[in-house]
Amino acid sequence: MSEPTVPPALPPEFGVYFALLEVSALVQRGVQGQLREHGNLSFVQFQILAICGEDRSSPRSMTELADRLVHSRSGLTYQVDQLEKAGLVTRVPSVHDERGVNVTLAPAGAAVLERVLPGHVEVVREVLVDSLDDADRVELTRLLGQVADHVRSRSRSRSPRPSRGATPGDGQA
Amino acid sequence: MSEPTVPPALPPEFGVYFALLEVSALVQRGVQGQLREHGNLSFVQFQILAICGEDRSSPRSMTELADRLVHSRSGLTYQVDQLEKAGLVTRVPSVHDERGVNVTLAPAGAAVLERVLPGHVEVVREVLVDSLDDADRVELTRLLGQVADHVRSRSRSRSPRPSRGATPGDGQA
DNA sequence: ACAAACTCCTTCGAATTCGAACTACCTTCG
DNA sequence: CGAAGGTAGTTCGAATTCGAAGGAGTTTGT
Repeated sequence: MSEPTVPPALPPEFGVYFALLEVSALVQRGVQGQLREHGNLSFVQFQILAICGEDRSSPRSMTELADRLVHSRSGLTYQVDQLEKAGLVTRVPSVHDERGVNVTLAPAGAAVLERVLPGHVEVVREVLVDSLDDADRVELTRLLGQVADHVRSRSRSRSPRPSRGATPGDGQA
Repeated sequence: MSEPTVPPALPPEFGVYFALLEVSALVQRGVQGQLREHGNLSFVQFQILAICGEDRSSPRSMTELADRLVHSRSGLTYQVDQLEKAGLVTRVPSVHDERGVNVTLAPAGAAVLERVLPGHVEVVREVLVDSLDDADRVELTRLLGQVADHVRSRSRSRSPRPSRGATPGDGQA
């Protein structure tokens, strides 16, 4: 008999892949607790506030937010709904484009952001920034930026995918 | 009047933070399409199969899987349910510990894994591996590993977090 | 030996996510 | 102009996620 299905092992240079996913998940998990505790915000909600807070004078469109967060548009609609209900952001119809909606930070949202940010910065520092010395941090930033550019430039022309919900394993051969 | 709520900007060294989250999300997104299309697997499902396939002779406990995927236990239960229903994995009660459950790759699961892996490797290569030359890839792996160690070692002693569901912004001051 | 404390996993309900379909608006191009 | 094709957001249903609570088995301390 032959070996019991030789493990289709991944090439050794794929260590980066797992390391990346793991670290990202760990950092997010570390940060979530603090955001929930001090601002009752989900991570996505926090990010929306943070982006809107970057420059209050230039509001962000839904699409812009979704792209920056790498989030679906419908998912973003949901979260902006939540934030708007809570009075933390405001939806303003775009002037130039009748279809567009701009999201701006409401005063209450700015207040929450101010309240949460110091602790957030603290946690990120503990978890991520303090893991590395200055040179390594700079290097990591550079490498990640390089990957991001590569991926972004590659993301044109993709075929549609089958929807979720069928039995796992049922893909084409 | 004072400036309109001075932006509580993040310290400059936090670029890593955003870069990390963004790259990770982009890579995952890139990979998901292929997994869905060729194996009808979610990313988590694929990871479960892949881990179980690493070494078929030593089965993985639910907890071990959850930890490696940085996933909640209940979430893992759900996904293993799906995979088991589809006949891709098998749950085997642990012999040593009556509470434990071991997950092993079923033949059908191994087949799916073999079918999906080549394409998966291809996508990861395009998206991530090919972004960097050999030296940079090695360096990135090293840096991520360093962060992972740091985070893992730090993740003892954390206070419980309030549950989700309250109005965003309602945290303590 | 027994109880307290802990660990493993599942169940449960609620929140979040996504893709597909849809409405409305904008932009081309004939 | 008017239709075709594209873009911005939302709605909708289904899938996935999580944390809290619970059932069992295990370990520890006395």
